[in-house]
Amino acid sequence: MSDLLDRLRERGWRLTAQRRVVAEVLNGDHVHYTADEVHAHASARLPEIARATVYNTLSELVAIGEVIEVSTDGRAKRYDPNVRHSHQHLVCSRCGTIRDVHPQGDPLSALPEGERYGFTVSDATVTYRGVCPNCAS
Amino acid sequence: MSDLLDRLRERGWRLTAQRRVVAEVLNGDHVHYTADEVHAHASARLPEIARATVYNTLSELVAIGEVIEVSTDGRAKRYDPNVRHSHQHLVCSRCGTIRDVHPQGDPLSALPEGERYGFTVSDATVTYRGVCPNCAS
DNA sequence: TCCTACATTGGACTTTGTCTAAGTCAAGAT
DNA sequence: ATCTTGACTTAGACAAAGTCCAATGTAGGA
Repeated sequence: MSDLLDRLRERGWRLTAQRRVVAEVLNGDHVHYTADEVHAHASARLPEIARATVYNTLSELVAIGEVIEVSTDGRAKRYDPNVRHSHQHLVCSRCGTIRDVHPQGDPLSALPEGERYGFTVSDATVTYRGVCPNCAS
Repeated sequence: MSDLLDRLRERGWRLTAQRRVVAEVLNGDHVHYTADEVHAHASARLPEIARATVYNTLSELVAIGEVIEVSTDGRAKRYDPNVRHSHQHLVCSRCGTIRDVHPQGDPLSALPEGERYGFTVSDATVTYRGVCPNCAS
């Protein structure tokens, strides 16, 4: 957990209480929070943290690659601190919960040259959808 | 194009001028419009069509499987009438334009049973990201 | 033609996110 | 240890995308 704080300090970040709390929330329970959920959890520790600060900090974490933005449903984006191992997401179409999954092979290689239309393709994200055991009952 | 209208009639849809226009816009140029863009094009033909009606009609078309909702960037959803051939999307990370692509193999089969956590997985969508030739210059 | 259930309308409302001006503070310099 | 300064935070206004509702209109069957 303090790994992240160390990495941030190395990058010359000013370590404020607010940033510390946001980083701690993300690295705590390993779930995929929305920005508002991050804000709620952060407020529990630092009551007067502003919404804008949470958004700012999350954007910066995404920009430097410490966190991944996941938008599965066109609603609120979710933030995923699990950037060490490349992975994809499995989403429940009823309740929206997300699990990290590790499919076999590299999805990028499934796109033939003739289907790239001159794009420089750099990334492929896969979203699996289904119904979780909880919602199935 | 009137294929779609026929299919809708068969499903017992009341064929109103508004629904006709929305269906025609989607089946016209083969691009991926946002709801607002659909509304703009529909208004050109039927000036007083309401935003809510466009949203309603799009939701219904999605619900019956005639149109696919694509949310690539957490901003406005886009609507894709190309449901005949299964396909995936290639998105330019600069300008946001979308192309339909046809990768090889079935992405669903890349997810081993041990990575499904009891979910009933029914669908896999792949989003390729890159820079289009236009933005590369 | 008339009826009625279904569709449309417009506007208020919600959710998610961005922006800004003014105040605050972390960390290097003295 | 204190000062200074530019980066950070704040509150609230704003914006974009989408939903909801009560009142009104109308497609299609009787």
